[in-house]
Amino acid sequence: MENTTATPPDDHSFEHHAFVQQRLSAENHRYTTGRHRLVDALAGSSQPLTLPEIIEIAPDLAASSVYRNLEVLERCGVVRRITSGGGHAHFELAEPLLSHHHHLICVNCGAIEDVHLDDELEELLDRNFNRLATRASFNPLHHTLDLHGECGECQQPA
Amino acid sequence: MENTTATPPDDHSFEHHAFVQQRLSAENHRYTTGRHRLVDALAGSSQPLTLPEIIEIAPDLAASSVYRNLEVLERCGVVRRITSGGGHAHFELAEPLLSHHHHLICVNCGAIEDVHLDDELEELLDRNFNRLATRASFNPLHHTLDLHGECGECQQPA
DNA sequence: AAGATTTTTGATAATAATTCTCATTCACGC
DNA sequence: GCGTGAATGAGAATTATTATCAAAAATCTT
Repeated sequence: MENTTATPPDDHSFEHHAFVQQRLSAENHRYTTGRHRLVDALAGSSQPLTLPEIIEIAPDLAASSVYRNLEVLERCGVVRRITSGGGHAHFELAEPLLSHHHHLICVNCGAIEDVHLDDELEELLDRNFNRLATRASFNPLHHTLDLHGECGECQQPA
Repeated sequence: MENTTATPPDDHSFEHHAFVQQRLSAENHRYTTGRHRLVDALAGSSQPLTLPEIIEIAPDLAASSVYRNLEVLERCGVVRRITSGGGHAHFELAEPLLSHHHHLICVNCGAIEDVHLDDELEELLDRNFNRLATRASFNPLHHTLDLHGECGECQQPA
């Protein structure tokens, strides 16, 4: 829980914050301390986080404010919401801040792990999606490509 | 809303019902009238349905029973739940009953449309997923590949 | 086919995640 | 440094879903 060798938690978060700042002010919103802390919490985790997890990381944030800010940040294209059913939704930084990736979602414990696909495959997918969308006069914003199954932990011999 | 030319609602639902019957009894569950009606409602729609939509189609089904049965049918591999965030979850028949497909999900009105991808592309995807999953000692059960964006309806000039 | 047994039903209560409310506080332009 | 509108936070309100449990319906037994 402690870290004597002062690893800065904001490694390359300057870029993040500049970007978020810009996105927020573009819609006349303020980049307040609370929002800053929220972005830090999300940036500091390698997995998408639930609200309780965010609060655990930053215990002085108010739940209601976090929810409100997640919504604001989502609308500004800074945060992405992952709703895999069941309990809490998960939240992660959106695409320009986090590289494009997909998820392994455990149907049992709900844990989410990030995975990447081949760039070629992604391009192929995109081309197909665009074709489909055009045909259906649908304006695609993003896609979810998640694998549902049992994580290593939950596969113990029953 | 009316249909004078008596289109049978149970076109090829015999196969459906045989399959559901089998899946249910395999887990010592009964294929009751209510469950039958629920499967009919799902089979009769070209889109995944929410609970209110199901009740509207089959108004004499009790909400609590429908929820319970959707859960049972989901666990038996007959029904699939789609949680795209926001309001109600959507439900559709699961893979062996409905051919493998994906969704166009409108981020504005929540409408869901079914789309299909190339078989080749699907195979390519599966191969990549299996590789990923194995590497992460993850046991894949199914995947979701949904496109989020604006449907035709919601693209009207603002 | 009647009775015994077990599952299912359905009305309602309970839960749980998220959103709303609104007085107080803060951020940012002047 | 001040004023103004946006943001905060504690709690209430909302909403989708799940749990409860006596009554009804399926299935099994003889």
